[in-house]
Amino acid sequence: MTTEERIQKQKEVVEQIGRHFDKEGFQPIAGRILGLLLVMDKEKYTFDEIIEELQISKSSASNALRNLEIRGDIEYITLPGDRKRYFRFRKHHSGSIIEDIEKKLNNLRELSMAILQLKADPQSENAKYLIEMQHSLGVFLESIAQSKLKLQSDK
Amino acid sequence: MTTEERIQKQKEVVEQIGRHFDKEGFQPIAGRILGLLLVMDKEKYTFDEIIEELQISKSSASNALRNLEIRGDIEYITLPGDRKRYFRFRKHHSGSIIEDIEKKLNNLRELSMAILQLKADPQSENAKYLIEMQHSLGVFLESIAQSKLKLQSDK
DNA sequence: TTATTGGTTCGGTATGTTGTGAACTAAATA
DNA sequence: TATTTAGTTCACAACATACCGAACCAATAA
Repeated sequence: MTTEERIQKQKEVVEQIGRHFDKEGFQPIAGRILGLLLVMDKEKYTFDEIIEELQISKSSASNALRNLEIRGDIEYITLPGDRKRYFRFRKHHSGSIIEDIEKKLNNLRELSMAILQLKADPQSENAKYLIEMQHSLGVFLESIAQSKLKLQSDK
Repeated sequence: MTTEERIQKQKEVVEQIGRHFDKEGFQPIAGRILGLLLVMDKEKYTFDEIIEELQISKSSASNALRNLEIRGDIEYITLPGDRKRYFRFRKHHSGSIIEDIEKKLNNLRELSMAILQLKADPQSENAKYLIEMQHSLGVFLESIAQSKLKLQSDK
């Protein structure tokens, strides 16, 4: 694979990553920026380089970058004697994907417990379903806890 | 807790469930319908009851119900000699939450492998991050597999 | 002091989403 | 055959979002 080809493919993956993050609730441009910072060989981009590479306006870039920074997905550094900011992908510690899932499932479990407690008939179809679901969630959350321990000890 | 109070609380939980499903990408009304069918003691609702309960238009109800049915989240039954459809929550087998997560993580892993393969420098910061993430995902997917086995045998 | 650089903020447009009411349809009933 | 029931479809209004260009600002350079 030539360098050209590789770069071409990288740009396609930037687009894919963009779509991935769209689905996670990011705005399209924010997804593309994240993709750019993560995928390309150059891992630090200036504001102007981002605009140039993605062909977007300054205002769009400004807004998306601010949002991404607030969310903690990117960060920037500055170099002495250089007013430009260099943006880069911010490594959330790698367990955070798992922790997000954990949080969501705990949430779901609590919701389902709230529903169950308000059921007049604890033998109703939905009540039985909720009980089963809570069991599954319990098993799953348990295994998440174990994964976390294992990852901790791997370090 | 009186029945009145209980019903009041159930309605609040319907709203909560609605918001939960909103976040999962459902349209607001669809989330409320799902909440209604799942939370209230009456676990089968007709079209008109849904409209009445949620104070929504026929067209909104019609659309949301069609979408929910296509997605497999609800189903309806009909009774002989009764033209009305009775909608109810459809129990997806309780592992499906887990399977959805599994699918998403596999997706993420593939994406990150694609990125890594295109990196010129496999020692770059992002490359190292991706490798670490893939390790975490591997551990986690392994434990998901175990959870699934355990749930299988619990049955 | 003026000009340039590196952005931010503002106002507006284009697009997409949600929901509505009204007209419609198909089946059952009178 | 006419009417009612149970919903569907259509056209549109209201609202949200995503982005852009232009004006602006603050810091540095000339």
